[in-house]
Amino acid sequence: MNAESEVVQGEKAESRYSACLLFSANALARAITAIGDEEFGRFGLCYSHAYLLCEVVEQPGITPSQLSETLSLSPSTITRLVEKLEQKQLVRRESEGKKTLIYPTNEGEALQPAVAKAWDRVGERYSKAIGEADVCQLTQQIKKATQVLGEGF
Amino acid sequence: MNAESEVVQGEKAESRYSACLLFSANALARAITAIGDEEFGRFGLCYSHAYLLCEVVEQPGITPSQLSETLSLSPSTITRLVEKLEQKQLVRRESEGKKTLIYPTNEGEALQPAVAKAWDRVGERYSKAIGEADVCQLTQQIKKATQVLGEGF
DNA sequence: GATTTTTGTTTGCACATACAAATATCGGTT
DNA sequence: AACCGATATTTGTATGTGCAAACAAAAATC
Repeated sequence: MNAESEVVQGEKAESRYSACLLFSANALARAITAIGDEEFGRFGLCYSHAYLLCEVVEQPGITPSQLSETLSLSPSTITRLVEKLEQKQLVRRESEGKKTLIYPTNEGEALQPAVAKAWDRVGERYSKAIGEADVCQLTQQIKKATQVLGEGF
Repeated sequence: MNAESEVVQGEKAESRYSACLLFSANALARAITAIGDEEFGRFGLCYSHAYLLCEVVEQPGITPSQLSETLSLSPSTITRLVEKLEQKQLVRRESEGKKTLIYPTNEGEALQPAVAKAWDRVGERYSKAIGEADVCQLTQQIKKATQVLGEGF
């Protein structure tokens, strides 16, 4: 009966694996995404849609591959997101050679400011919970880590 | 032509929104999950399967709700994961009243050590990339943030 | 100028995840 | 004993995401 075998059965069982970054990163992502879903849900969007729409409004004619880079999402995922947004009449596609140019519709352009405000609200909400200073530090660390992981490991 | 309109077209276009924790948390999660998928993929598992299997081996007879708590996943997701693992003959379910008890099969028990080793490898890989000290700090911060966000915001 | 290779985008398919509703069981109340 | 609210689990359905393959167009090679 050593200390190691003291497994708290039931409530608050803390697993050894939960200390892993793989687990906690995903848990954090889900927790914050929940906030985003709540804010962007009013427009029938998820956070990636919201982000994508803002990018398209800021850079009309942007291509899927550029968006893929900016949003850190696979090209196929971008295609799917654009499809959805096109279906909601917020963006339109234009073929130019092998490229595809994505433009906002009038409707999309009109909606963007509200969506941008929602981004701010999301930021305010988790800042209030986590603490402004911690958010900055955490975000910077996360971005750095992501970047390092991205460039071959 | 003020500095603000200096938008770098194409490569390394840094969006204002990418500074958002919502975005970067998801990006990090995807990046690390990619490592996990690579390691656990050898067993035909994803990281949640791997985590779940280890928990079941360590606590035979654990219930879905306990797993839901430990893995921070919804009960329905747990059901689906268990289904998959059951299909792969790694765990089995036993009904006891309104509860469901989950046990590892012999096969599952036999596989667990290899899976646990894969967890270690995942940890080593991102530690090497990010730096051991930074990983510890980052993980702690992330866990704290997640916890705070979890308890009502 | 024709063929090969590379690049950009889109599909087919699969999967993890969650919400809402359905189902089943337990613990009380009357 | 019969009902009722609470709890545990499972299904129906939908969504974001990615891999591998298909496709299209451009660029490079011969």
